[in-house]
Amino acid sequence: MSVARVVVESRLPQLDRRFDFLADDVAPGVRVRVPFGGRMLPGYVVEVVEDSDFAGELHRVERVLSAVPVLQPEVWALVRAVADRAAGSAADVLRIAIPGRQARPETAWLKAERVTPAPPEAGESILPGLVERRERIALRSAPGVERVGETWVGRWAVELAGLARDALARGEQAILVVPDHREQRQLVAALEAVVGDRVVELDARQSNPDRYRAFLRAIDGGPIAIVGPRSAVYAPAANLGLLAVWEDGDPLHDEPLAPYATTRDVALVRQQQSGCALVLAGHARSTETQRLLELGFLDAVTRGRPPRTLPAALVDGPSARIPGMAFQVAKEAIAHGPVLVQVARPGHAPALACARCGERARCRRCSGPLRRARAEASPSCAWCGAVHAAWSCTSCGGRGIVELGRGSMRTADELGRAFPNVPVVVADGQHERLEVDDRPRLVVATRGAEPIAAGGYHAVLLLDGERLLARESLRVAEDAVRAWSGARALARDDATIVLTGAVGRVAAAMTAREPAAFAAAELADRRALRFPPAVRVASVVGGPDEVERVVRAVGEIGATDALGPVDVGEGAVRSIVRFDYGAGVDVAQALRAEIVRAATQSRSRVAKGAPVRVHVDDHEPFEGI
DNA sequence: AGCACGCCGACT
DNA sequence: GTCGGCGTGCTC
Repeated sequence: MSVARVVVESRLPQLDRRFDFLADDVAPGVRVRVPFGGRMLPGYVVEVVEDSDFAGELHRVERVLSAVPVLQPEVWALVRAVADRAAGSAADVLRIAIPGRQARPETAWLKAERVTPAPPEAGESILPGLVERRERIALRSAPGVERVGETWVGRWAVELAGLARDALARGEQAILVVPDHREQRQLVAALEAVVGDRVVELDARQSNPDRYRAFLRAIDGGPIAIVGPRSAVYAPAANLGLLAVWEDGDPLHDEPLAPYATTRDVALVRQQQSGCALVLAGHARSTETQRLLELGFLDAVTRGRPPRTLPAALVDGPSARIPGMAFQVAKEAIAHGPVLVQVARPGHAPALACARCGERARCRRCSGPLRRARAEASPSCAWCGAVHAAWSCTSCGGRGIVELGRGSMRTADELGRAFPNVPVVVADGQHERLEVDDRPRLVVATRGAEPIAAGGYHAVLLLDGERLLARESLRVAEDAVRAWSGARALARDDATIVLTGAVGRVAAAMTAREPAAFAAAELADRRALRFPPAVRVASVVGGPDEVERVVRAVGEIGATDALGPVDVGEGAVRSIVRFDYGAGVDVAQALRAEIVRAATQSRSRVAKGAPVRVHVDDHEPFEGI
């Protein structure tokens, strides 16, 4: 009988450590059920040893829930490190890292014999030696689109697929993490062209059995490329040659579940642990990546050149939606093929106001802002969806409404009138459209929803720059540059891009020959303000006394300072702790200790207020509203 | 979380 | 005398 070291699946912070159990015939990584404090808890065997250092009497593992070693040692090390860094529980990270067991695919997998695919043939690499030398780079990918078999994909996907092939040819795995399924689709197409069926998609959109099947294939190992959204960064890959993250600044890489670790941070931990090559790729560069470059942790690699980009005057006249120059560019391009028009908001009118007093039109039920989804539609609430057929102003009682701004639908209507005989299609959250052919048409899309055009767009109009930049957030400029760069990358090499409503540094980032200056300037600003990513932050939310206590405990470390507390309603306050990267380990440890203390010592009836919640690297307080 | 253990107030 | 409130600590 040997000793199984088990991490139990419990959200209780005080149980986030290993417990020893007796077992015969359990392998590390299997899921088990153990008797724990008078009941049964599921958990994972993280290690099997001969003897326990526990002084008390060991219980026996009740049963093995799945014989598949779903938690590989290197993934366990990663999960532990990510949880520690974020002052969170390993169990929370495990829930993200390991898909739920599915009996049917598991039985089939256990019965089938293991076949490891042969490595693909090595091809000509765009960055020879990168994988072999385990280099770490910030890659500015080549703009433009390419045809892969029947589909058109971004050139970036072809480049990343080539790097993955370099790893697979060495018999190693590659993990490629993308913001969402739109990029995943392109990357998979590009990968299949160079590595055939050695591609595993780990996608939350798959059915549970499909997802588990894919996960089991990853466990099989061998030269495979694993592609998926943020959770794929935890994929089992014992022989990892390359870890690539596409557009690490995209908010879709931020995990919404505790402990909220973002793909880039997990990738950095994993790279340190496995020593694989690391590629943070994008058309734009995040300030976090810029910081890593300036530290010398990453090397910069730039591929290709973006098409000619012209800044347009804000407006030609008071009513002109599209500046004359942009109009001219579109008119010339549309004769030859599709033209992309990127707008800020979906629907017809993104905002409405009272015609009499000018007050913003608000929902009578929830006071959310009203908007108009279609030209003749009744106003509807952006928050609760309530339709207000007979609206009257809450402040003056007026019944007339004026429309503020133009969404994708209204822009499409107006362009349709300006360009008679040219088809107009809309692509936004409501109207998903992944691709269009190479015939002349106007494609009006919100950012991130742009279809790929066969052969690339002949022109791209980036409208609503002022709208995109009006948001009050630390990251507006960065987000806007990423959105524009992404849309621009869908154009042909010889296309013209017109950017409206952007001035100064942001406009220069798009039009200058050296776009790297933008990320450097953004980072310099954050340094001056002591804002992330120049420093790290953690938010602490809870009752005033508890928050104060946590902030004081962290303050004792030094190299930290605190902002707040500010009232966040329902008797809770929020403080922001700022700390240098060098203090990260100590701060996380102190926060964790306080979380454990709060969970165990403040259970008395009187002291039971709102529980303390800690969010390490919480950027939300800096987003404004 | 649940459950046991342990220490002070009103009860058959 | 003890039944049971709840604060405290532990869970291999």
